[in-house]
Amino acid sequence: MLSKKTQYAFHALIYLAENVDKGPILISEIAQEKNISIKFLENILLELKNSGILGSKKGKGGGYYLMKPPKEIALAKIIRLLDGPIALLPCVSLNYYERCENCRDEAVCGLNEVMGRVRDSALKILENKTLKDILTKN
Amino acid sequence: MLSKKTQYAFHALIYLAENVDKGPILISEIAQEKNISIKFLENILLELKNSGILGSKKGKGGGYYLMKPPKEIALAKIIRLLDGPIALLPCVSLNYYERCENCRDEAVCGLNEVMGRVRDSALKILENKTLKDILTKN
DNA sequence: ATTTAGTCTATCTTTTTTATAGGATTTATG
DNA sequence: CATAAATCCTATAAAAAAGATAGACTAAAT
Repeated sequence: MLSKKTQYAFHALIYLAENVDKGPILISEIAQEKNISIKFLENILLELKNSGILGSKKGKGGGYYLMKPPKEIALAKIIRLLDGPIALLPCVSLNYYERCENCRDEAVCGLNEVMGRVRDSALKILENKTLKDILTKN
Repeated sequence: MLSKKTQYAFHALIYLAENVDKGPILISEIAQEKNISIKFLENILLELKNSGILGSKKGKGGGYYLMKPPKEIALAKIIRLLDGPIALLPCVSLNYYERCENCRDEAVCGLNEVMGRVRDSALKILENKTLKDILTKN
């Protein structure tokens, strides 16, 4: 399961995407609309900003906004950023690979092979679907 | 990612499946062969036994054994048993569903829809692949 | 009776997750 | 330039989960 952090991030990003035309959006507004703890959300948005997904403006009239159009932000990127590996096992992770401690040879491990396929099928969706694809409004 | 518990369970089950013909297998043997803490493994095998996946025999000549042929034990079952939901979000889980706290209507939520597809693609593999499919020996 | 091996439950430690606090910094504007 | 508004940043706390260990109990074989 995705962590609350990542779930909140998705909902916040959706809100930002649905309001791209309104300039910077307040953390407090997102928190209220999406029912998220404001202080927790603050940290999440900051992290997204430091990763280049979001931009921000301080002071009056400030807030957060998307740095790229929604259609260019893949869901996989958000998950990896906040949650880490998408794969079910370290030994099949593309971005967070770790050697298997329990089997002799990954190359001939059936578990490794099947979990690799699960990863591929998930990535096929998560790498191609973007923020744009999960919006309610168009 | 799957927990260590579930990862260990898979490796133990593989070992049991590869030695079905040898009668009950000792916890200590599995622990040694698969490089798993024996006491931790003890708890895991007990849980698998209490769920009907494994059987056991006490005393000399005792140990654990599979209750069903490897081809009848789906990978999804093991994961759900020890790790819980396979879905990435509570609101798309078939077995551990929880209502989404952050969106107005799941029926029109794009995130819900995409994550439902990710779940389906994972289940298509995990429900159909069995212990038999992940063995090294045939 | 003794040894062997699983059963059961409790506890402990560590890590991760979730959340909160509060001062620092930047910006708009009157 | 003072003030208010908003994000920035770091620390910490609280709770939950994960990972691991301990030890007494029960059942079976010989």
